[in-house]
Amino acid sequence: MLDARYSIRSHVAGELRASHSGEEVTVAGWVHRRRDHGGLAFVDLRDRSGIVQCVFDPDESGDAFPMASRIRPEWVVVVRGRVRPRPEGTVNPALPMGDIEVVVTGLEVLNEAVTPPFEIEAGIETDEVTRLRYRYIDIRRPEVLAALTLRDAIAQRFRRELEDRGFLEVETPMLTVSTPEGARDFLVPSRMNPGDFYALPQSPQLFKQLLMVGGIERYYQIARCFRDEDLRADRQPEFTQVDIEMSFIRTDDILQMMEEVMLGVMHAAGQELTVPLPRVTWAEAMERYGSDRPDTRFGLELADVSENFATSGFKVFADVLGRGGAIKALNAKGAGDWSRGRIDALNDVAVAAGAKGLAWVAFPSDGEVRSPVAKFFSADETEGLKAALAVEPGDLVCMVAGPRTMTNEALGALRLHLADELGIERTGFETLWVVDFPLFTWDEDSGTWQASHHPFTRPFDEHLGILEESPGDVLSYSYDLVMNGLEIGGGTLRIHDPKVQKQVLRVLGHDEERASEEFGFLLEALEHGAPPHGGIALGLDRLAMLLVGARSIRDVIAFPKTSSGSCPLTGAPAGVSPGQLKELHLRAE
RNA sequence: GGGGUGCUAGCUCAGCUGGUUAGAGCGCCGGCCUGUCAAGCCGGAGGUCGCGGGUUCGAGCCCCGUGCAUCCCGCCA
Repeated sequence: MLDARYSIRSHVAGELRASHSGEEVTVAGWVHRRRDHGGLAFVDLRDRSGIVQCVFDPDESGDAFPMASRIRPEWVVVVRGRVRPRPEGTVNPALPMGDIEVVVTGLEVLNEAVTPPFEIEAGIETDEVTRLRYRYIDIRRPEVLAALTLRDAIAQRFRRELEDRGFLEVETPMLTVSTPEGARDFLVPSRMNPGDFYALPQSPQLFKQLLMVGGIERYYQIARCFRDEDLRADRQPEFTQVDIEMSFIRTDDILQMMEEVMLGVMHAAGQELTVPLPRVTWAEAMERYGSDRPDTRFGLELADVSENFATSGFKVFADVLGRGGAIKALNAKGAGDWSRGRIDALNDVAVAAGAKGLAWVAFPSDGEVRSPVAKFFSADETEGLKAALAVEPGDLVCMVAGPRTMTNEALGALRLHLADELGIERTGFETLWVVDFPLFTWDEDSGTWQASHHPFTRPFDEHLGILEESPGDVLSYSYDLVMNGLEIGGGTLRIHDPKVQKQVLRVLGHDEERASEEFGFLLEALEHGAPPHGGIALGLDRLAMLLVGARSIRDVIAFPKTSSGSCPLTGAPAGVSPGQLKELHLRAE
């Protein structure tokens, strides 16, 4: 909370109340608005704490009175005056300081200001480039101030909760080494080592593991991370993680610890959280919601109807089942009367998400079944489908057949689309853990196994035996914190046995030599007495975005970049002088 | 890399099937005004219609190209 200490003022605007009546005060801030009646003028003075009405009255304001007509919005002023209750009939109950005003006895202009490019007001929808170009003006607007304030409350609460639990905040390097996996790195050329580059960290992952080997045991950091990938509403090239790592833990330990921390953080943001949080395995999340970060604020769950069509004469379904695939369905309640065009749009969504196509059966409220595929179903199959999905008149059954994961993902995308189309309310906060992710994911393009999370994720102990024979079946000690369908955090237990670490790297296609070249320092560290450890990283920006109710992560970052990674305020990124390039041993293309 | 949407006054927007002087609200400037609080009333200034090319007697509007923004897909361990 802003207060008047250590400043030229006696009070801040937002603290003045009727109880200050009669006091001589000095306030300072920006001219918010001016209402000049000629013989009497009102000036709203704004500082970070709020707004107070100042009255220029010829009988009371003396030499300061003529100033009222000179000053302009956003000028910076100091006002001396006397607090008094507003005259009867002029109280404004809509404003926090609506029952008092400051009668001006002196005014000093500290700085004039040009007319701002847009108004300092809540609820205006100015083009984002303009807002970012003049971000220092934008920050004066109440929404931006509120977002930054809430973000601060969240960050402070994280610190407090973690400090209370014995965590040590340790800073890790921003100039580090490029590692092969993951996102594209931002590179920084080294002047002193021609041709060599630092990389900005994608996360402090390796360092926090080294800290565990170093015996820190409980580490956290509110850390800036950098990834040079294309941006989205919830992705910036630099973003902030609440990065956490602990030694001598099991999965339950960190999940419980995080639930307690999150309880406090949500509270600081004025929200409730019920713990323990639900835990859903990755497999279950995929089966029920078609997503590894399900939005559980609404139903529309997927059903497996493979059994129902086990002996189906419908060739498409039979082929899929024959190849070990699945037939999944969801019931879009209330879409049974939709036009053909509207249903075709659903098909497009499913296809865009990987499905070969969407098989649908509409059950209009007036009875007659509409469907391009139902004619291939037996009566039993149609009845079974209705039973499985609790179909009522007015419903639309959407089906996708294919390899299981792709089918789930396609229906998962359709599920989210339908939630919007059907106007399903999504309010409040639904938070859960998604746990037990597969250790590896098969990458069709490269024909290799990729780490689902990162290459240091610890496989289930009971799966160590099948690590190399059957990588696709290996699960990992992993957990994502999901809120309202957004992944706001994720973590894993780490491999602390160098032999296991090498095995995993081998599955990922890194032979001994390459592994030691790329992660040698970590493998070496693991040989020097590494405790079992694990951790989590939370996306502070995303969490703040959710809790602020913002649509974009940019709204909770003081100086964000546009979607092409540029900063309209500073002009970054920008060219540099030939001399700078030469010094860095670089040539621009 | 691909797709959608947008770009007209400082800001937010309107501008019909192409038609002669491109509009509104807010803001800004000036004047009047002693109880407003989005003050009010009167007057005024302010435009490379994102940029380049083309079609046309004529382009803010149609065509081609391009830039920027934004949302999404790919990408983001």
